[in-house]
Amino acid sequence: MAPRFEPGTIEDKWYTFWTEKELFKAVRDIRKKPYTIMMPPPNITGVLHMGHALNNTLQDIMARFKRLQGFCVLWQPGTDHAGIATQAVVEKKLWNEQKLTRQELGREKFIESIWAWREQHGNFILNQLRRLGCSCDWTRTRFTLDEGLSRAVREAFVKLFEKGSIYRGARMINWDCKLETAVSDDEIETTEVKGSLWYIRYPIFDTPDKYVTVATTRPETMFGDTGVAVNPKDERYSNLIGKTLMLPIIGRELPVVADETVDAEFGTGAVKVTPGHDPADYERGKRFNLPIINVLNKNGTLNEHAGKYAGKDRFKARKELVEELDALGLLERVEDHTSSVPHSDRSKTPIEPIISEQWFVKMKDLAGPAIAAVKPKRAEAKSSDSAPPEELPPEITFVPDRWVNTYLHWLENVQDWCISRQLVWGHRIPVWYDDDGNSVALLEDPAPGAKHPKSGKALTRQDDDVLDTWASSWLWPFSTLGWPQKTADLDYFYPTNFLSTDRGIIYLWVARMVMASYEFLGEPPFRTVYIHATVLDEQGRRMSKSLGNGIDPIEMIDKWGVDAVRLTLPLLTNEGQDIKLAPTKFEMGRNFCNKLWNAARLVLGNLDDFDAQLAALSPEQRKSLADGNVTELEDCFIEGKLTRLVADVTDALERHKFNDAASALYRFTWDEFCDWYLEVIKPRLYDKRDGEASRLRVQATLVRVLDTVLTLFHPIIPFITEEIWQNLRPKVAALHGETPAISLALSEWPKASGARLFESQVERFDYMREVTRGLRNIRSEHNLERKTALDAVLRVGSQHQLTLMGERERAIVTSLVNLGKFEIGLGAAKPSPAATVVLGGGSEVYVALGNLIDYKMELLRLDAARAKLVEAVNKLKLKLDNESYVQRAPAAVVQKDRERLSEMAAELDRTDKHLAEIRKLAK
RNA sequence: GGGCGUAUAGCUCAACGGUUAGAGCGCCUGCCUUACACGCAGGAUGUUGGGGGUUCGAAUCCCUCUACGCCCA
Repeated sequence: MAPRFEPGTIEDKWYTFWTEKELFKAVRDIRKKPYTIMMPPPNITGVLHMGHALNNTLQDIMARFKRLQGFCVLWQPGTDHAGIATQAVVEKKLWNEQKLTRQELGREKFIESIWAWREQHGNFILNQLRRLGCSCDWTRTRFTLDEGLSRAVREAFVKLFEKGSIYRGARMINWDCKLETAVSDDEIETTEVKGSLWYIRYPIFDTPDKYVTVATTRPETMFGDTGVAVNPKDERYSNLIGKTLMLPIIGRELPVVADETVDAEFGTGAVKVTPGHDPADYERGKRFNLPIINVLNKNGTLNEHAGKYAGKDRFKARKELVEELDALGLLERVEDHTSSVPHSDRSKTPIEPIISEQWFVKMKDLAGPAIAAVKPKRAEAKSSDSAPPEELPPEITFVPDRWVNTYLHWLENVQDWCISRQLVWGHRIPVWYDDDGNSVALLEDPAPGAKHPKSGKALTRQDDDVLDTWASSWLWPFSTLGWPQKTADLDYFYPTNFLSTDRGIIYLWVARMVMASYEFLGEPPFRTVYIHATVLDEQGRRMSKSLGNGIDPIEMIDKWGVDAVRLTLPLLTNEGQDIKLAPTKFEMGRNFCNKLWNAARLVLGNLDDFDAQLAALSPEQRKSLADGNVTELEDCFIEGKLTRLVADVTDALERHKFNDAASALYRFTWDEFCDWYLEVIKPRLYDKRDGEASRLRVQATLVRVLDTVLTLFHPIIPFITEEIWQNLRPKVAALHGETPAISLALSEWPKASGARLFESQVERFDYMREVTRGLRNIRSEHNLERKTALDAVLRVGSQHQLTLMGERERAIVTSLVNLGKFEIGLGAAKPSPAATVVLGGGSEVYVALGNLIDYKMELLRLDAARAKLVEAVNKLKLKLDNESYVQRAPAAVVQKDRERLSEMAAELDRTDKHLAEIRKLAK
């Protein structure tokens, strides 16, 4: 094994091994419990970013953990066709390469070219996920435009259509003037734009020399004005309510209406009402019965309602219109103004709210079960007793639970869902019309000459539009398992267990999946919704293309190794808190991997004779070793700590506390195993200090502990653990006398046995560590070279401590600190002159220094220790002097504090004594 | 405007009403001790954002102020 862990040399090897051996394949097995995770399907135009890396690392941790626990794990991968994003990419390519628009190419040809593009680029991000080590069942990879998934979309549409839950109507939607389609809220980014606020005079109809001034950020929409609104409490305008104004240039009559939602502080307090082009005005228009006038063409030019501005682009028209108004004396003033303008994510152009005929899904009814799903359930009241009904946990739980609020807020105020898009890349709406415009939704394309079931007239054309991409992804958890067919997969793997996703799509995706699942299957799509952290840059800003502050996960994997990346991410964040990330942070993970690697090198480098030694044992003796029946102090200590670790990591992962799991493993491996256990056993291992049999017991313990740690760590850092484990595998086989699994990924998750906590040995070991640290402190502070053996004295504070410090402990301390003479006793005498460390429980350690003693240093050390003690003692005294504390606090707490006080007061006394002595000697 | 979140060591974060508030990075001292210098040993570092309250006891619970972030309108 190389002295440094070289991640690049093993990653491909093991990923290929795992997939060739089909370890991630989810094969239904009725003897096993299923565990299912649906990967949020990334966009086929997407490139892996840190959010994906984190999200998929967490999913992989759960998948691998559950697989090790013996579950039949399905981690379902796939991609989303991302209608508008993909179409925009290919349209742009078409223009750049052939100077063709999609209209010029024609619908069929254009769709073909998108498919061609997707064949080439559509799996890019999935391959990046392989690089990350994701243990998905790739044989099941699905795409939202697959035949099966398209079938599901069609089934869902027709079902809702026939139920009357889908309707066509004119409503306000977001319009992208460049791509000429409706877009959903999530495809919009609101950005602050520096613009102007124009103050325009609207003459009063019967007294044209007087006027009302309105302020607007979009003057060109005035052609669609059908009223002016003021706040009813605004006294400046109370005499105008009910009067009529005249729209400049056009001459349209505009009633002045009183509406409470008008902000009297904004502009002049009088606002133009444009129901056709502003969501708030749309509502106002409805309240006051104002006409709706659409002034825009689909491409963002003004239409015939704009008079001579018809045909001009809206921004050009705005400029000319303002000039004209100015010339007419109707422009009162212009102010600089910053406003939030919605922009299309894809075309980067300003979104125009317009009234448009679209298909909508009624959401109210669908929302009901989705709301109930996250609320505690009432248990069925038992008929006999009158106890209040027990509350059962909700069917779906959010982690962290506060995200329920976001989910509920949206569902409780849900608006109908605009599902039609004027695109060609997507699921074509399965609606056909007859010549009278009667529509019908069909599961199968109509045969030529087919008639409308009600009108009896021939169906002559299909709706041109396609469905919003979410209309397929909301079915993802069950469409991937074969729905609408009743498949065995659906029966076995559904509902799924764990969904991990970004907070940004809680309602766009998560809530809709829940609605769809209850609507079409009558059960929840998943049990746990985990909302992962958002990855920010070092300064706490979102990573974005425009800022250029993104950190490329693949680059990080190349630089630090995939395990380092996978370990660092969970180490960096606690549940629900965002991660501030910088490329150098991965150093922590990289260093740890190297540490683990080298610990394994030490172990594996000292097992050459292991098999032979084992072979000489009786089966009973071998089994005893394999079961970890240890007796030596440090072996018991590490086994006891390992038992704790197994329990902690299991519990943490069950509760999706990834940070707890990762840091417990990090701590154990570095602080307990490497720093103490490995150091302590070196003489037994290298020098056979305690004989062959003892060496064999160490070897067995090393194999057991390393095997267990590798298993526990495998979900987080699968590559390095597999590499080490494969090296260890023959030794595991020899120890247990059976053939282990072919891969660590198929190993068995360890169980913690309460009988193996070794509490008394852990106590002894801890006391030994305290003594060791005290002596090391003296050595270091007095600049005593490691080479020189020191003569030390341990004066224990009690009979109990004396029993903690047996021959073995003495030997360990002697070797770790490099001691010469080491006297231990209840009343052991302090050498003079000596350096002293006062320990807890009445213990003191002394190092005889003779003329090596540095009095100044010794005074400084003791003084510093004294200062800390004084502070602590004072704090405790104050607390215990408080009568109500003594009376009201639990007796055990008070008792504990009393003991601590008396102990620390004693430590302080002794420290003072030593200080006085040193002062005397120093003279 | 409404909602949610955050403020703890120089930096990034733990500590979930009860030990002298911890860790990683950084910093200081000494070490190439044959697993690891991507390391070892030792050390320094805090009015827990301000103010008020609840409590025997608050970094932790409540109120308020300040600053920052996210979501919704």
